[in-house]
Amino acid sequence: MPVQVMSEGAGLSTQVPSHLSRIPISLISTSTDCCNKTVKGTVLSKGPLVSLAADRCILKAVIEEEDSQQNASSINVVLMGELAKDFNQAVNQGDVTVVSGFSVGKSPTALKDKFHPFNLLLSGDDACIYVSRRRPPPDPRYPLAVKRSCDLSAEASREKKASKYTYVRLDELKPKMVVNVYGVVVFFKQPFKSCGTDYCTSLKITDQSNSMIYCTIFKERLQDHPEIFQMGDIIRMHRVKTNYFNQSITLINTFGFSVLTFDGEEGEDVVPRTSSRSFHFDQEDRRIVDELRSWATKQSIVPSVPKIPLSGVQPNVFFDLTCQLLAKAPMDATCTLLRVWDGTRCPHSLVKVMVEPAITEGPSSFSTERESLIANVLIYDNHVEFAQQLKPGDFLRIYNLRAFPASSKVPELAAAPSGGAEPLAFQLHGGTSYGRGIRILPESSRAVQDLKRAFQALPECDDLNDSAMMEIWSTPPEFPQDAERVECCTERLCHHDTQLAALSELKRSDPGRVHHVRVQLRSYEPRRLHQALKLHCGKCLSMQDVPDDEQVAAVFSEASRDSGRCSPPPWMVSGQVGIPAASQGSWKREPSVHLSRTLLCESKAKALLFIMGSTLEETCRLASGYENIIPLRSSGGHMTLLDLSAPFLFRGRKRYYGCRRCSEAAVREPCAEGAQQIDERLIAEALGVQLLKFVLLMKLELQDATGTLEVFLWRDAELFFKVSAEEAAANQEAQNSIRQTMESLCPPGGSTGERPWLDLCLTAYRGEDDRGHHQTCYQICQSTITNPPCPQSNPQPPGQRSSLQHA
DNA sequence: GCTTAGGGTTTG
Repeated sequence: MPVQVMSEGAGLSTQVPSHLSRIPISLISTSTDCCNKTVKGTVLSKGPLVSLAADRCILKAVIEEEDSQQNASSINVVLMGELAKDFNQAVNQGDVTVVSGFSVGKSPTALKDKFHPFNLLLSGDDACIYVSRRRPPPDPRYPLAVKRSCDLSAEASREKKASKYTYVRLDELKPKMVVNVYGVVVFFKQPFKSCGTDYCTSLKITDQSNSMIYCTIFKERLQDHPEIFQMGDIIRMHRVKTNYFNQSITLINTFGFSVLTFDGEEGEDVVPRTSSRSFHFDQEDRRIVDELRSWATKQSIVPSVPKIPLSGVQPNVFFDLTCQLLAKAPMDATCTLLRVWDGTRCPHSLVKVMVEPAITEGPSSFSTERESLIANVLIYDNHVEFAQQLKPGDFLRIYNLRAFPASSKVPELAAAPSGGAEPLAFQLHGGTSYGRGIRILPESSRAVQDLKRAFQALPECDDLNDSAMMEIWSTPPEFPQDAERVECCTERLCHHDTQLAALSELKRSDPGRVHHVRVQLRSYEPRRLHQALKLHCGKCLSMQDVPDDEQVAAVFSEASRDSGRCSPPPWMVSGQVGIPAASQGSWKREPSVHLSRTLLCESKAKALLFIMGSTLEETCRLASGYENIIPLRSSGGHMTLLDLSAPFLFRGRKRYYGCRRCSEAAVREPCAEGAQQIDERLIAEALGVQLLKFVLLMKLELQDATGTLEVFLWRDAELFFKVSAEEAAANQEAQNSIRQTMESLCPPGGSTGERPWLDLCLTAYRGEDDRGHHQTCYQICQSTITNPPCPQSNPQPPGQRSSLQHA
């Protein structure tokens, strides 16, 4: 066993085999004789387990020599294969390790991480790691972690399981660590678009050590950001790295980052907020949250943000407003109006903003009574984009909203028309200073529950005529149903006698049914369309990615290395083909080629060519001159097909693959007698290859007024796009057509309002997720785009012909 | 395994 964990508290020195001798990290170099040597160190950080290929794993860790406290030296350790997996399972930050059976390599990250110029490489049978779990007497560098693990040991004796994670107290952070931390949020900004590829969340946290630590989270997807609702929330972050900036330690997310947040209110349930499908959370986490809550409450370290309802607003106050969106309308490119309420009445009259009903989303008018409770909020600049995504009915918190006395701009308004106090407008200024931003609050949140109670407590005002409110609160139909009014850019080709259903309704019904929906496309995956192309086996039903050229070229290159002689079967006529050199000075190569004698006699010399010893690039160049090209290799004196991870057949620009599991491939002469043409089916059958079919597989997120739903587009994807997957694999125009379709359904950067409506037929069926759990899946079927974008025809590049010389 | 930001003296 490559990773050996020592019994609790046992000294490592007594358990490491005696023939091994220890060398200090500082003496490691590529000239070190590593035989029977060990290196000892404390695990400073442990990277995530990364899978490189099917069963190849790699994990990087940093260990620090523990004897030289004054002048600690750290070195990167790279673990491969099973060892990496075992290490990932068995070893934690702070554990002491003795490493043996390593080799020394140059550290490619030395300049950046300032660790040792070399690293230790551990792979294969010789590599071994002896581990001693952290135990008292405490290492002064991990006081909190040790304390917690001591506390745990009492629980562990009951549960027989220690917590998987250790958390570093914020005053214990040192540069260049990857750590897990807990903290109380004392400042935050909602995620905003960075100038790079990601959204950025800025926050500042603290804990019982009173250290204030600034954190930055970069994540491409909004749902991967921490769900912070207010200061005082508690955050747990896994795998953040420390960095030194402006004379203080900062934290930034790193690979494998995950985050949970909790309400910071003492006495509230401890419910983790996260979009992660799985996360570790146990009694220990509950305890840490409780401790932080009661500490923060006693200290009152959390800056008090005025929680002002509309009834408490004063002119020129900046505050966070928790409210419900009733309607919205774009004012201009840099300003959007949100009409919101929180069930309380503002003592000041609220400024009216005139908006055309046609551009209003949600009701354009309300009863007089209701109208008097509605605040008009003007959202500026960078917040407009987010505001565009909001839907009437959403519950919001608007951070750093300003109550603005309208009289300062329009003096005649100072004479208040009603109520006495001067009228107020509300503004959310551009930028992210002071945490300015908007967040949608989930229905389950305490704040939304409170709001709903406030709404229910309102006296019934003449709501019977208030069709506006009905629109907000009513059950479906809440989607456009009138075919005259709404133009859809897809149509259903099925003949089901089914009414349109809202997504929320559909989610409540059982699998095995067909549904008709009218929806918009909210997002889709993959964004890179070539990743949507898959190879599907009709026999074993497996699905695989289409190998890229680099992978295929490697198979060709590997095949041509085996130059052993082999005799072609009697039905072949052999020769050489001269392939023009790709560049000047490069060798003109002459791979051997073979034709079917039968086809040659039938004057069908161009119909089929077997080729051996060519590169991928050469094969492609030849493909324009022959209908079918089958690459071969020599193996043990026989001709065989190449490994089936490469195409077994080239037809013009099209490539065909076989299933590795289901094929029983051998080089045989195809029988073309009576066949219309020699195509991929005929050849696959002759060669014993189970032909893989190109398919398109995408995941679409649909939305209507009642919610969102993830559906697959697969079996009927070709019908949907009016493009065959095989064409898409071979030609750019077909790919362009699919891309244009997706972009027209979901314009990049476009708002909900700009997205066309789609009429779709969905089937609901029982499927399994990655872990084998049953869940209801949805697939788009028998639906098609009605006006596909015009493909731009590109002229085919002229083919390069090669001369064939018969032997 | 690159980059992004790095609170803040707001104001249409």
